[in-house]
This record gives sequence, C-alpha cells and structure tokens, in this order.
Amino acid sequence: MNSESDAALELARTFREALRQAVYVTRRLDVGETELTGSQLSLLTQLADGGARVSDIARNLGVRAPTATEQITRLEGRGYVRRDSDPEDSRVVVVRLTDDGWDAVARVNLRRNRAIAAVIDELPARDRAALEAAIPVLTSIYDRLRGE
Amino acid sequence: MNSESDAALELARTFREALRQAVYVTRRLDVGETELTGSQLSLLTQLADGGARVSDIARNLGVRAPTATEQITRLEGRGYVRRDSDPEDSRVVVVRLTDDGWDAVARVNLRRNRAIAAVIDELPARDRAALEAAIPVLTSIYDRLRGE
DNA sequence: CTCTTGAAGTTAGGTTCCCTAACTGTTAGG
DNA sequence: CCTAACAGTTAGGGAACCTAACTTCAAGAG
Repeated sequence: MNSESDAALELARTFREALRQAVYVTRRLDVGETELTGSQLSLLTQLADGGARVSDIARNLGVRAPTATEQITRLEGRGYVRRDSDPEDSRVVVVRLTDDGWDAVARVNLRRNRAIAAVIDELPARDRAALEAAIPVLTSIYDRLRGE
Repeated sequence: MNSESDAALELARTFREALRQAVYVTRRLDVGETELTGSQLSLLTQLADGGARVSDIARNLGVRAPTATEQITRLEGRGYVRRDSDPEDSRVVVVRLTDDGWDAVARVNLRRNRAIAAVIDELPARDRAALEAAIPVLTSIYDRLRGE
C-alpha cells in the first residue's frame, strides 16, 4: 500500500461522489419535464446521426438488448421512431427518428442545455475552463471501454 | 442569438453527453457487483459520519421521503442499518449503520474505487489533473443547488 | 444441399428506484 | 385547546434495468 495508489484511490473516491452529485443536479433541473425522460432522450439523440441497429443502441447506452427493445417500443408507440428492416440482413432492425422524433429531440435538448448553461454561466471562468477540460478525458475513457 | 450564448449552450451539450458517458463507465465497472447497488451504497456511505434522519438522507440523495423510507427498509432487512428513535422528538427516526453495514460500506467502496482507480491510472498525467480539477467544480454546483 | 452454430431481436417475468397522494402520529404556536 | 405544520410510512403505479428462453435468419462445415 504505497502513497501513489492511495492517491489514485482517493481521486477515484471523490470522482464517484462528484459523479453521483452531478447526476442529482441534472435530475433536479429536469423537474417538471414530462415530454421525455433522460434515458429516452439519450436514445433519440443518438439517432440524430442516422439510423442504428437495436444492438448498436444497446451497446452505446450500456444496456442489454431487451432494455433497448422496450424503450424503442415505447418511443415507437409515441411516434418518435420507426423500425425499418435491413435489406441485406432480415434479422436486423434499423431504428430511425421520425419527423416528430426529430422535433422532440431538438426541443428537449435545447431546453435542457439551456438549464445547464444557466448554471454553468454563473461559474467563475476558471471553473468553467476546468469543466471544459475534463470533458474530453471522460469521453476518451468511455470510448476505450465501449469497444471492449 | 449571440455567439456567447451559443458557446454556453455548446458547453452544456458536451457536458451532458460526457456525464452520460461517465455514468456508463461507472456502471460498466460495477458489472458482477451484487452486494450493493449504487443507490444503496450512496445511502450507506452517507451514514459513515454518524446517524441521520430519514429526511436528511432523502435530501442528500436528492430523492423524496418515501424513496428513502423504501431503501432504508430494504437495508434494514439485510441488517446493514437500524432505526433508532430521537429522545427529543418522537416523530424523528435516526438511521445508523450496524457493524455489518460498516463492513459492507468499507468493502464495496474499496472494490469500486479500485476499479475506477485502475482506469484513472492508465491516463496521462495531464488528463488525470484535468479530472481532478473538475471535481470541486461539480461539487460546488451541487452544493449550491442542494441548498435551494 | 443439409446441418449446426451463432447472431439479432423479442417476449416473459422479476427487481430496483423513483414518484404522488393520502394517512398516522407528534410538535408547537396562537 | 386547537390548528397548522412536520416526520415518516403506506399504497399504488411507472420507468428502467436485468436474466432466461424463444424465434428467425445467416453463414460455414461437411
């Protein structure tokens, strides 16, 4: 048990705690928001670049296939996505945004981004810069783990 | 629509996305972990400093009172916490860790912190520093919102 | 061509976590 | 004393996750 691994453990501890708090904060800002849940919005946002298979959606969200199926079915029922078939492999289901889905993604993302932006705007410039610098680090960790 | 607010919105967008990815990463690292869920561990960890009221627990976790009651009841059934009464106010329930609860908190936190630390250890020193610098910012945002 | 193996998605059944509404019991102020 | 507010629980329900088991289809081996 050397001091180096102690430092890493301590950083891990504060990281976990800060993450929990950050999740709390964003949930707090969603109060009164009924159009889409956070999970639904994540799924739809991911489709903005084009259609995706059910299995791709599940992997990107970090959930199992049945969970993706369930969410897709709910969103399909509300008219936000549709299921297309892949002409090259009839087992595959390609999920795409409908026009209504596109509108909803844009609308809800804008509303939530504004709520977060309002909080970020009140931070000192140094804190804002610290936040900005940490984002690509998180993304790089995510990219590495997602591939495995 | 000036360029300044565009920048804030863009930062908010990437912040939300990074947060989602971070949640994915930590969930990924908890795979195979069955002793305690993330929510349960958050609740128990909070009790390490001493007993707390149900309402305090709920506020700190960012959930409603019935949710706290439910989780406390589950953890009580597993022998990790106990309910004591407050001699000065008989409406109040003070929740405390049992010895088993203390052991479980220490064990599971260590295991999860090690999993995160292993990932952090592989980062370049600059990235580690960026992560470290962002943590107090998240905490300050949380503290401000929690008070409201 | 057939047979087997595995991949893609869905269905079935269950748990956890969260909510609002409504209730019981207790405190405290007018 | 009586009413208002507070602490916690109960009841009921929805969303998001899981594993196990199933169907359908693809693709390689013989």
